[in-house]
Amino acid sequence: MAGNTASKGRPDLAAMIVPLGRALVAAELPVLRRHGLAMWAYAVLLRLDDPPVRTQAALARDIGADKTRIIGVLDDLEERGLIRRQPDPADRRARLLSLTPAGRQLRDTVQAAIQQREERLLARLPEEDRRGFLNALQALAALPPSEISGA
Amino acid sequence: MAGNTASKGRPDLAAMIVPLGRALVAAELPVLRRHGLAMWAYAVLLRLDDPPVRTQAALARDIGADKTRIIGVLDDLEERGLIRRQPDPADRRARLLSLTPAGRQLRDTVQAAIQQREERLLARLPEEDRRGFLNALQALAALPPSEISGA
DNA sequence: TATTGTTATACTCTATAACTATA
DNA sequence: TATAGTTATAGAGTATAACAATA
Repeated sequence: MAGNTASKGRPDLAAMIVPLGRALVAAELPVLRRHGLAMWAYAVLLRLDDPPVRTQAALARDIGADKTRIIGVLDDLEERGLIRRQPDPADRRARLLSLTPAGRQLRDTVQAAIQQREERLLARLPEEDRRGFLNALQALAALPPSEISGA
Repeated sequence: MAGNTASKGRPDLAAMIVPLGRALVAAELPVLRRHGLAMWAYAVLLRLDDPPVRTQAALARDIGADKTRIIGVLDDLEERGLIRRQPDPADRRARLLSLTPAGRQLRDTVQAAIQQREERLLARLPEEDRRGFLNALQALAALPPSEISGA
């Protein structure tokens, strides 16, 4: 019940969404730690899907991080055999990033556990609200951030 | 389009909500700066509604901040005549916090500008998704964070 | 002894700048 | 000259610890 107007109107979207995001992240952390993953490491595993990412900078941008910040994360994931960093034959400056089978398996395991918790939360919502919520969320998440920030 | 599974399933809620929250905050910042407000200052103005808050610590907890962190924020808001900090006669340790008329007016002005931008974003959604989205969001935002984190 | 508000300190996270190797 | 990746440094944000006043 934070950030509400006196009695009319609705709370700001951000005032509802940001705390909700914080709580969801807090819910994920124990699951991630159980699998030895930090939040950024999990974000990397999520992003590194079948089509290999072309550069580390692009990966960083996609997950909302800084290119300098994910280097340690990538080092760790590579050492643990969860991702591959192959030099791009076409441009030897770049590193092609991809999941190893072990990385994909870990990602699927962790994601299943996380989404299972999320489903318990969603189950509290009326069916039609839940459907609209997920539809809207996926639509908004698909927008480039600049469109939301109102470039 | 971040954090999606290969083809089946949906992205994690957190993977959609957190970036969305970041983008919404980024959209607010120019509006806030135009009115000389930092993000935490705005959060304080939002929380300080008609029933005065009993302690600074409670206020901090409500807006997801640390009690030590909002002190400077409160100092600034008080100096600018936007809030009052009155010693509680019943417990002279505590300070009763409330909005001044100027504070309420600024809050309303800023909130109107922010929600106007948000409405433009929501207008992109189909009517039924938008309704479900807002219903679900308000329901989830009303839950105590511990219920979401799955205490 | 516990709590409110405060200050000072330490720590984490994040961004900036500078370097290398390729192009 | 520009870019990918890397490293080192500096800055912002945040939490922790310690204090005085009151209960």
